[in-house]
Amino acid sequence: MTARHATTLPTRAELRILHVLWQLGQATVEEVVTHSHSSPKPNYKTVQTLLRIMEQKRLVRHASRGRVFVFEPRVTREEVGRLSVRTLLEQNFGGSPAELLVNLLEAGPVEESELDELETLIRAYRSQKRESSS
Amino acid sequence: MTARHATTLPTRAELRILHVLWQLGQATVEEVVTHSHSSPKPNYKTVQTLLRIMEQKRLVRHASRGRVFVFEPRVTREEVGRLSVRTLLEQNFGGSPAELLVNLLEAGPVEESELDELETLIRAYRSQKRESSS
DNA sequence: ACCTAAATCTTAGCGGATTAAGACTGCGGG
DNA sequence: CCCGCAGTCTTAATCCGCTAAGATTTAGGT
Repeated sequence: MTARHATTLPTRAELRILHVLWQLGQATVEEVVTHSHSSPKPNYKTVQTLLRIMEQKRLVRHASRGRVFVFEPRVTREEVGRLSVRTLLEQNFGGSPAELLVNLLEAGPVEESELDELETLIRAYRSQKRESSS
Repeated sequence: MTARHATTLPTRAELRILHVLWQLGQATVEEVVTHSHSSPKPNYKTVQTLLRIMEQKRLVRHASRGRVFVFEPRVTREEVGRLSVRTLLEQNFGGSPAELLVNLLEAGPVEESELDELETLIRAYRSQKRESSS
């Protein structure tokens, strides 16, 4: 499969828009504005401009529905997530996952149930890794 | 205890300088330049300017040694680490540590030994948490 | 006391992000 | 057929980060 990687890390404003698109699946400019979680709501024209730029960067694509454009993301939460984690990893923790995890744990109280989940994830990653290398 | 939190997230260029200061403990402008890991080495004047700005932001402080300034960090690796992780957590993963970990694991191949380390860290955090809540 | 190195203060250009408005274009529904 | 809405393209102002240099001051060591 090997999906093409996202090459550009979305900026903060772009990320806000992506969150809406990820949530809705697809949306018009109008819908992005109204479903925006931030206050105050971003300006229509501003969102439009950002979406145009994001389309150039291939972060989103659009299709026409009647005379309006419906935008949808071309990058997944996962792609952006991986890229931003990788960036943080290099810039702040010299590439050491353990360093990052330490700081994650200390960043805020982590629930017992979340700790379980973390361990589960690591074990799952382990076995997945073993089977793929067989 | 409650140490004062870092309020400002250092920029990339500032972070590069902080890494040098963290490594050396303290350093003059000259030393920051020569111990810089990046290539090409940053310009003396540029580093000086950045350090002045960083001092305004209270990221560093200086003392005089003879006629040169010796700079030292006012924020620890840990403070900056926690803050940047927290920021990433909120901006990209809706505050879910598990989401972040998934993306960390998928961001690049993680060694077996590192996985062990991650598990150890989680267990350590657990017991530390239990004893502090007793 | 003087020279020099390092500091200060000022300025400046480039690039990107963000925000927004104006001019205009063109399609679709009434 | 034409009005209006949503699009396009252009422009722009502001802010920040980054880089760097020039002018000037100051202080230390010989």
